[in-house]
Amino acid sequence: MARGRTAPRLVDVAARAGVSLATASRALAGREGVSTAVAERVHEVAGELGYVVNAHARTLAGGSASIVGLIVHQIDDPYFSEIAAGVISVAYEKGITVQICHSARDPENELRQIRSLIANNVRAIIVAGSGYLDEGVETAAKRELATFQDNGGRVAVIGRHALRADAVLPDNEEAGGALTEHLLELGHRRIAIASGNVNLTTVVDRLTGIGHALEKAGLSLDALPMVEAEFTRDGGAFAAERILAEHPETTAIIALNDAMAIGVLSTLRTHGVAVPGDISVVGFDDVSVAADLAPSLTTVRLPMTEMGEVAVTMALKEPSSRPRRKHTGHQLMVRDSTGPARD
Amino acid sequence: MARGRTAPRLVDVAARAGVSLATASRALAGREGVSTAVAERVHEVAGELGYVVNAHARTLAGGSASIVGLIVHQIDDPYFSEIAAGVISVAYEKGITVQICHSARDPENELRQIRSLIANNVRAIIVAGSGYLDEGVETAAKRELATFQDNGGRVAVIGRHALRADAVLPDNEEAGGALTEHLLELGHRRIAIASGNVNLTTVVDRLTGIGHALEKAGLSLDALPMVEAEFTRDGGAFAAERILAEHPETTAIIALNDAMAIGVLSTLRTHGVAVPGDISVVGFDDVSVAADLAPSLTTVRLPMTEMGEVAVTMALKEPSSRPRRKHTGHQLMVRDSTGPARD
DNA sequence: TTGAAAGCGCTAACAA
DNA sequence: TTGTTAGCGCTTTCAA
Repeated sequence: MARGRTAPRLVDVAARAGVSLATASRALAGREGVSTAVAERVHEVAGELGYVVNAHARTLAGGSASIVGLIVHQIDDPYFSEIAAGVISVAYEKGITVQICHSARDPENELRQIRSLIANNVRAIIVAGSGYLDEGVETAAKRELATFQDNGGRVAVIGRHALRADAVLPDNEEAGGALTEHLLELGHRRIAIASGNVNLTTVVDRLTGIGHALEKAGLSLDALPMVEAEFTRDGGAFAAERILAEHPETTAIIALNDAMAIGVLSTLRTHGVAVPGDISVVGFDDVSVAADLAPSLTTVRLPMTEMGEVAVTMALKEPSSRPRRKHTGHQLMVRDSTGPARD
Repeated sequence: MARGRTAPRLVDVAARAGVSLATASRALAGREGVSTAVAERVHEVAGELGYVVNAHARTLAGGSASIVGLIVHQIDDPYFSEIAAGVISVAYEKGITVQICHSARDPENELRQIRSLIANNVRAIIVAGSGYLDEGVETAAKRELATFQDNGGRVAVIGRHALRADAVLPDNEEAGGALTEHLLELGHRRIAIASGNVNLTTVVDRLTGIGHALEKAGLSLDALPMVEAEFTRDGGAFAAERILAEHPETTAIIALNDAMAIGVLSTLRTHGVAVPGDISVVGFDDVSVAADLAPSLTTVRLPMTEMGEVAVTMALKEPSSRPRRKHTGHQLMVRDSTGPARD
């Protein structure tokens, strides 16, 4: 189905250009051994006909598949959709299509998706979600990915994963430090934390950065109230409720991502708590809406779109002898949700 | 690539099970005409060998790929990422993978993407972006899609398109009416409109609904100031600047989607204009952050995720003799960005 | 530099 | 119910 006798095939291009199948193939793939004149002619004809190579035939014949799989936790989370935008745009330029899979933070699910991608012979798999500290959680997935790599597949991850693969490493620790220093400078000492699942490496790394910055100031992370909840808007709202109820002395809340921060802000507004008058709030990521919240959110920008771009780019390059590791930058975005600590 | 010389093939399974290629194929595809005993044996062997069908070979041999293509304007726009989430989740349940393409609102680009999907023999194509009023804009794409359908491909669109295909039709007109009535009830008469490109059917339909509601109140859409800008947050910000400068008497701004409304709110805040004290603001869509803005945004909810779900579901069903048309619901969400008109 | 022809792994007629 | 075989559209030796 999906195409009758109508979609132009390589033979059609070859015939119209008056060359053989082999020559047409070589010309379109930009390979050696075709005179410039002929190559030009072939491209011209291909354009006229609206010819697009059939990826299945190409892959089957031994060419490499032109698909990359992208695994995200939740595509309608801005963190991931911005990464996806980066992945898709770079892939598009290289004539590669992107298959997106939701893992919905369910390892079972993720495993099935990975298997399907591998069975579809994708060229590369990009794992965009945070890694898990408890490696048991995704052992099976890891094994499949390793085999995939052994057979020539490429893998890139975004975040810290226990996987021997090219990696884009967000400056989570540094970001945590920067944010914490900012709060400390404003005089905050009674800081509470709205945390995501501490089994996520992203969460752990951000906490580590926060901890170090606190120690430099003679404080300790362990002494701070911390509520662990879902790494989402609702998780943030929940955490803020708890913090208000159990630690009313709090003057600043660090939410471990912007989604949570949005939930925190919402809860504070509901309770009539002034931000930053009564409590300052910070997040991580700088999703695009962060600047448009009221008050606008102080956060640390991670270049999500760029992270996606870098990840695909690495995944489509020749593999290096040892995994590549690219650190992202980060940028403290001081906005209106933070101010001097109240007494 | 992605699997070396080691991956077991169907012949391997057939040989080990002592049956022919055809029988093995039939058994694994769950088709008719294989004795239960043999089928069982084949499955057993396939399991032992860890056999996974090569999707490219299967597709090339005549089956259509178990892939649906999803074309969005911009994946990191919440409107589209929520639709995508719906599409992906339903597709996943049916064992189908989703390829996402950005058109970036560029018809050229969209055409290339559509061609690529068709050449890849996808089972269905879902066009999620708004249609264009000026049909010339995407004539080529339409022709390709029509041919695709003639050859058995399935197409579903979200929004009003000049395409003979199953369609999910958002309640744009009704939504525009509901929102306008709400503002009129609050006493607003000096209403300005922050519009997206009026070449988009989504924009036109929303305006139509607004117009009808105005007429019922003895007003006319043509008499209202309207600024046409990009259908994005920045477009909204731009439109609000113009409205403030040229029509300071305005007491309410209708932004034609939430992204624009977010831009409008941001500009108003910058200018120290109170919402809703000085000016009320409304949007369309109810993207997930709308409720968390400050003030929270009055808007009309369209069930984006469900729209995505319905669109794939239709696209994966047998085609009906005449295109299916499913209207979405809509729900006025009155929040804090609207209030009584000032004098 | 170009062409002819042999598959890639699978499905689907057509035979048996 | 089972097997044989001809492709699907492309890449890639091997010859010319």
